[in-house]
Amino acid sequence: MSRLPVQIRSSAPVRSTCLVIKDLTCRLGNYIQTLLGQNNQKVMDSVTLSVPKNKKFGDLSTNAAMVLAKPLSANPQTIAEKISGHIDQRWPEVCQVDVAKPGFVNFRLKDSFIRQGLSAIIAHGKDYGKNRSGEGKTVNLEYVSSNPTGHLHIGHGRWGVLGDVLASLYAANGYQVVREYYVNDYGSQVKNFVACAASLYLDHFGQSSDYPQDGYPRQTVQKALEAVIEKHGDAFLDDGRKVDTQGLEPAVVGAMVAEIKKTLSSMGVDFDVWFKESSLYAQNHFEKTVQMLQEKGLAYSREGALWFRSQKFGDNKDRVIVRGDGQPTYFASDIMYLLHKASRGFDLLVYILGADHHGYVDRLMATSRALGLEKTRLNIIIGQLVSLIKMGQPLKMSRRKGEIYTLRDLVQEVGRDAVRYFFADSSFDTPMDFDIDLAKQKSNQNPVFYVQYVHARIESILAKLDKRYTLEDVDISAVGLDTQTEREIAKLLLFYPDEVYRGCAGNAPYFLTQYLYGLASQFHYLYNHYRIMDQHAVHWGRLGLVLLLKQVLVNGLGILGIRAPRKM
RNA sequence: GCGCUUGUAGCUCAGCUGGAUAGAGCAACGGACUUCUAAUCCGUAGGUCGGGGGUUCGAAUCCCUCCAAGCGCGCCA
Repeated sequence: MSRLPVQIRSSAPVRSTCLVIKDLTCRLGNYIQTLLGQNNQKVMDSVTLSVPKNKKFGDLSTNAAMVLAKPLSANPQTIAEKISGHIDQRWPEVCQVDVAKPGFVNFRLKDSFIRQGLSAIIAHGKDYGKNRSGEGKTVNLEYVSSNPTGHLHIGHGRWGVLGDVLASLYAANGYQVVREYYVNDYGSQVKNFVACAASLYLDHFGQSSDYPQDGYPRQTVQKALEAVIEKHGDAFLDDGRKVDTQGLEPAVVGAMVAEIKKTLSSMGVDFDVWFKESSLYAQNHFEKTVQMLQEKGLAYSREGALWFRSQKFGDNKDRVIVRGDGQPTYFASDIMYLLHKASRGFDLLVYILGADHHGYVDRLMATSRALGLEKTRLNIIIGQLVSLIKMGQPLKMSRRKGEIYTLRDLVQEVGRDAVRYFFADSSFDTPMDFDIDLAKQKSNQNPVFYVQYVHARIESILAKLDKRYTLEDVDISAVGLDTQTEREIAKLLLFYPDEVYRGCAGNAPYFLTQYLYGLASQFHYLYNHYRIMDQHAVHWGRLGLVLLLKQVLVNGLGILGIRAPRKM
């Protein structure tokens, strides 16, 4: 199989920041292993070390004693005492270890340890938060992949943002990342679209023609055609009467793809690879693949068609790959595409599919199994759909008439930052309502502005000082942790790298928006209750903390692809 | 009919590899601008976690069942 010239985005050598929570969890795990004596993965997986919801339970907390109660057949309280003693003696970064009611072990981090952790922000700057957990691994993320026969709808925007942010998260975790868009430029839908375009093309040059009965909305086709005519004129008109569809097809499809690319780019969603389905059919790939499948006993003939044995590998039925008329089905392309991706050597293949395609999961997984790919290599994410709310009412759209509120309309109306924030702020499997009026509001109702406003406020303070202070001016030993607010902020900054890790591991970009919202909330509180500077003096400890916060905010917004404005 | 996803405050959603009093934001109500941007902050109120069973020290979380919503079940892509 031929290889496409795939550029893997080269990133600067990853500077690794230590993950506090992950590191401590790992250490706790080692100790528990010695208590257990034998390997018990189920127990180990249930042990958590996390930030307790209630502040009075300290900085971090573990449920280990309660999980161990059964396998050790001992009182959780007793085990908790034992764990507590161990942590107290052996963990230098910790102080005030307590045991609480059922068997929680709670403890506090030493201020000196927090300060030491914060110094990593100064050392790593814009790389603070990155880690090496994915070093040496490559990941391919494919998302959006909308057919070039229509405009992008709101749902595509959601997949676009989720895919893009997830890709950035993978990159921040040390993976080499390829962002890929699969262009369905092959098959009957495309032919149909081109037939529509050909009809309008004739119209344009004064020939009468019949528009296909079940054709695409004229408006959509017209738009793509205009771009073609502007560029090529009547070049696809033979003898002034007949359309050269061979030539028109790539031009029209190209125009549609260009339009799609432009829309996505306007919301900061850019791809490394635009993979054409048609390229899978070059150089007899299709015939060779079919032959290979038959040789391996994965395909058989029945009723004039060629079937893939997907049921044997977990699908609920076998699927046709070659139709009775000899034409390959869309699924045939899927198989070849999966093979192609695998042959490019990616360690991880992430597919983001819309909920309207979830029927594909089983056959895709079945294909992966049939072709012998490792189970963990394929990660299929199903994203639920988006409905629009305007003036408190759902926006009804008729796609047939072409009167739909497209993604382009949304980006234009709401703006790139708000669109990205809103889409990133929900988990994949929750059907989402997008409230257009809310996203447009420049007020306290809008979380995007709330977070961005932090940056503007900090910039405003910095502008008032005698010189442009940067991270290099921060004296870590002076950074204030005296008030509870300052200490909370410091801890949040310390845990940021853990958040980047978790967001990636859980395929959950919304961890980041939530984290940043929490950070913003702490900052606004600080800002309203404590002075960072006044006419007489600067509170250097606080200014230092604020400079550190600014860096983390910028890094987090960077992963989300949202701007950090200096003025608002 | 079968499958996937969802049902948590008036609204939008976290929490769902079982853990401490179920959390945020918006909306509502009451406060804070001579002071680094009030696009902010503080306070109050708001819940039979869709219903019902079960599993156990403990269930929003796991299992069963019922109800409701969205999507999907082509030799279309």
